Amino acid sequence: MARAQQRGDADTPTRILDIAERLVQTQGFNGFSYANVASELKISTASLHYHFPGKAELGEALIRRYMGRFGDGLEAIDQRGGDAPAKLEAYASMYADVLRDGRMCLCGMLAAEYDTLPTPMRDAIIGFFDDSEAWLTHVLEQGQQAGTLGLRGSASDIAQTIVSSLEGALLVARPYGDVARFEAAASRLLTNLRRDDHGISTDLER
Amino acid sequence: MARAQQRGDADTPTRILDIAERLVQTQGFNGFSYANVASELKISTASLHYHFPGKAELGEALIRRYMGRFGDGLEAIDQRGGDAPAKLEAYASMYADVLRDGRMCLCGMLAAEYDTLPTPMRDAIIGFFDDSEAWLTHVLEQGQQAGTLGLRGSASDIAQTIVSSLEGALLVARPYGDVARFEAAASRLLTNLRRDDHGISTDLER
DNA sequence: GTCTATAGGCAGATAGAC
DNA sequence: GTCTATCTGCCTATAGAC
Repeated sequence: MARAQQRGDADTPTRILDIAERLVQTQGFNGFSYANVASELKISTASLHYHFPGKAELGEALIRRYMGRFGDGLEAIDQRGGDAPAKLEAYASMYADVLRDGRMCLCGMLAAEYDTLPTPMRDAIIGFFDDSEAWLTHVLEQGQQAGTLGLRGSASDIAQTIVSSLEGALLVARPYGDVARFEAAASRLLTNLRRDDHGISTDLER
Repeated sequence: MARAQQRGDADTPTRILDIAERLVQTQGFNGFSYANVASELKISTASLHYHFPGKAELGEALIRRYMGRFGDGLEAIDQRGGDAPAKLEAYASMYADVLRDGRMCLCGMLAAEYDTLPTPMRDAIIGFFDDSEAWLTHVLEQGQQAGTLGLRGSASDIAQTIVSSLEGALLVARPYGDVARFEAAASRLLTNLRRDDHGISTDLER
């Protein structure tokens, strides 16, 4: 999820997106400016406007790219194979990677600022959560059929819970600067979904 | 948690805090301005500076008051009596009340903007989460002793999970404008903590 | 594609009258 | 306590040269 990123050898739009993405994930959409991006890229703000006419368009492009990469990550998990618990763990570790970089999930950050954002950005944020939940729902259903997961409630309800729990774990762990805090919450979440998760796994965890 | 608030008959500092609080909870600390508060209160920004010398001090006062009210809420839950599951449910419903008002938890919102905030505000935010977790830890230990809760893992670890899960449920449910979404996540969380929560309660939920 | 220059607005904040 | 007036700085954005 961080390929040719921040290497300085990419084209200008990509480099703008890289810098802006990091700034939004750490400072929020209302907490960064074109000037911040411009000074880091050693370019003028006018040039920024050439590539992205306004902050709103830049924001849309950020979400679009983020969703694309996130979707690629989910696809990679699917192609890697493995059972549902393994897929869920891989999903959670995508979030952990973000936190390890000192960042919030882009769409989690934007969700906080939702009320202040232009409509196209709002719609894209909702789309991100919907997509995540759709993928999770599918994985959960697979796990239930295979007997590797013991679900209480509908798969889509649990998918919602997973997304919001991981977003919240990121949100709270970040001020503490504590990745372990996130990982504890994530592992507890997954443990609760495993079939026969009471008794044995309890003793392992305390 | 919303007593004489927004009634217009309070003193000026209180009215300033009321308006600023709502703005921060809906638009973020970087998404509101003294001018916003001033125009709503029909007062000049200069007068605002008389009561709160700067935005940083206003922010600190907001967190201090919010923590005080939150602490009062927790105390009220304790005095009301009831077993641990009931207390946890009451705790979650404090969050639901916030969302019903179209708001994010003040400290959850500020947690997103953490990197951009002055040190005193940062410390206060951490304090809020620490206090919440301390209270929850106590309730969880009570529940375990009484046998009303069946905990997997340490009480303080689970307290962390509860706080972050509820914050995340608020964060994600708010863009959807969907309180039911929050309540589903909250009830699932509590169900997982109940003793013998598998089997019977499962059937009730689906 | 990038620049300089600049517009026009809004931010947080202060001085000083009342 | 509240006001008007004002400051300085930063913001997003545009015009037009190169």
